[in-house]
Amino acid sequence: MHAYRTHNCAQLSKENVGETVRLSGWIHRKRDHGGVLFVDLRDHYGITQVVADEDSPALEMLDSLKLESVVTIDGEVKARDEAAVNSNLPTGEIEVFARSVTVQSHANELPLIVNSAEDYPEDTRLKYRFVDLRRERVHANIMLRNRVITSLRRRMIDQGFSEFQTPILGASSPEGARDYLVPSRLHPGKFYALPQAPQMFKQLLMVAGFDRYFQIAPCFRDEDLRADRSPEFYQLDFEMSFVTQEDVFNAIEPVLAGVFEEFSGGKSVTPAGEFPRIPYAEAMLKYGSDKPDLRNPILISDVSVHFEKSGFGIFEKIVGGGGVVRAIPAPNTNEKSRKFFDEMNDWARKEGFSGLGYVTRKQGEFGGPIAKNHGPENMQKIYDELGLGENDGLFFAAGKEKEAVKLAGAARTRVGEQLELIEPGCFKFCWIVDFPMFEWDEDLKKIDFSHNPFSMPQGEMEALENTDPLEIKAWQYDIVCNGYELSSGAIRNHRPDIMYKAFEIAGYSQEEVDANFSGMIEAFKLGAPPHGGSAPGIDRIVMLLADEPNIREVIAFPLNQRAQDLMMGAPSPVSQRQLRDVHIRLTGEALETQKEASEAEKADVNSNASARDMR
RNA sequence: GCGGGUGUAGCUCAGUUGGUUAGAGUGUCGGCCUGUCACGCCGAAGGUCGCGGGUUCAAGUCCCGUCACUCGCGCCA
Repeated sequence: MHAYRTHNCAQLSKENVGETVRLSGWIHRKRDHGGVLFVDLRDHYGITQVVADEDSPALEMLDSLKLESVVTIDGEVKARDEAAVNSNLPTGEIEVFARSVTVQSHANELPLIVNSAEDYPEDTRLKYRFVDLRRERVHANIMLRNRVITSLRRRMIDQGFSEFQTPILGASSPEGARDYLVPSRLHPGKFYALPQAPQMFKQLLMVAGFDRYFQIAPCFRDEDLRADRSPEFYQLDFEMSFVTQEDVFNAIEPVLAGVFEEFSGGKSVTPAGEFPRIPYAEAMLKYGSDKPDLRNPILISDVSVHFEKSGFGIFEKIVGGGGVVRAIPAPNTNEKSRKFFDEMNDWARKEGFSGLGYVTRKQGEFGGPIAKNHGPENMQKIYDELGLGENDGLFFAAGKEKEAVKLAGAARTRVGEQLELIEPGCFKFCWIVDFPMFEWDEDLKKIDFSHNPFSMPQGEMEALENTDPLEIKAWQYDIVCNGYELSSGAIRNHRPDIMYKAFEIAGYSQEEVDANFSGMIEAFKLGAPPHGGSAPGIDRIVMLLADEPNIREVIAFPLNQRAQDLMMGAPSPVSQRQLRDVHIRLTGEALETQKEASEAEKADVNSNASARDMR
């Protein structure tokens, strides 16, 4: 017989009745009825009920063991009485009568309870993550993650992509997010950077002629965190040669739609080939965001023109000063009290906006100060234009375009949530396309790249030379699902001449480009194929599929919100010697931290020494 | 860096207008119970009300400061 088990804890059924078996696992739960003891034995696969009574030599030992102790049980499979069958359990038709028990590991009192769905403080959960991970929900999330990654990998390989690894120790780059830095021992004063994404390398793989690359790539960004943002995360990084934007879409839509259909648990998914494409400008207008949640049916409209001349002076002034007025419908709000509308305004102020105006409408009757001043006939014109009915309210976001867009987008989300208009049970994908290549930087009073400087401008050199830079679009695209940005990608600029020109428009000389991006520019001078790709975020995909609001729920060992590993104690002070090796001397606050740590260490060594002396 | 929320037993939370010995559930420990499956019943232990200061005859409760956690903004693809 195997040392630990003949079956796992999900395997036994009526067919096994009468067999002598050996099971190993954790003591999940105990029910002590005096003369008879039930033990739920749990492993990765499931739960089997073990029973011991006064005829069992195992009773006393099982009785004394704490929950989460690890045991091996030898026993006999017995059928349960009809009345004792547990239909909630796959193994519920049988139980194992314990003949003997071997304790593999005693558990002390637990910092959190495995057999309960109760919420625990995150620091407790993360400090004892190995216990937390035993709990059903987190265990299932991590297994889902595994299956999603396996599926993604298979789907990519099936499409002819090859998986390669790229360096983790790389060069720091000036733009983008802050890098995690690694000091060099061999090169005093120099640093490696952990990759924010394998961007350069995947492009170089295309230059190297590999045609279709992908990787489940670890990425690192030293920025502040959010519920959907971790400092280290994984992307399905891919790149393709000799492709147009359309080819990239056709390659990745079936992968994402496929994996979502496979794991959505019955929720509907936008079919591959049918992801709507929404130009950036349209997204900002209609949804007030470049990552719109299409489950929300509300559409924003620009109504500035209606307020050029209006009895409502504030809006007239805003529009006259070059600002805009955006309207956010609140359908069927005739029954809503004034409190509902006022609270929306309060919320907007709390979010730092100047306020959210509104018009109420009840059985055709307009209400509220804006309607009163603007006049019912003029309001009717707006309602006709927007196709609104006699019981639809309307919110207004007014101000400078950038502010108004942001407020309108946030209000659209909030109205959708408050009125419960968000369509449940679906994953709605879309592409955001036609990102502007450049934008006006108000602080620096100059034109700058609006997103990625290495994207190919639409119209290429011709456009750069003959079009207003602020009108030029890039071959750049994001995939958005239910309001989450899942990936961003682009057709890359592989032409040095176009690259120099684009940088020139943003105010950088050829010398500056050469100095900062020499590796890539050089490569493009030695025969580069047109290429493009994208990089869907795997953690966010799993988060959506697991219906978890927080990315840390789908990462086995996540850092906390302050980028600390509470279990292993990272980041941690290091010894003087290690610092000398990498040519680093600490100052100020950092020096204090280091001193405290080394004193604590000394005290520890001393106490160990005195403990030895005691013996 | 900024704003919101939270902080009371190991854990989840209640605690009225400032008023006597700060409660419940759960977990832990002890006892009872031979068919439970979130077993049940009885009992016990367990508290610097985040921390510091203030107002008051009296502070978990009011005020000021501070720290921690968390969500968001800034930042970040």
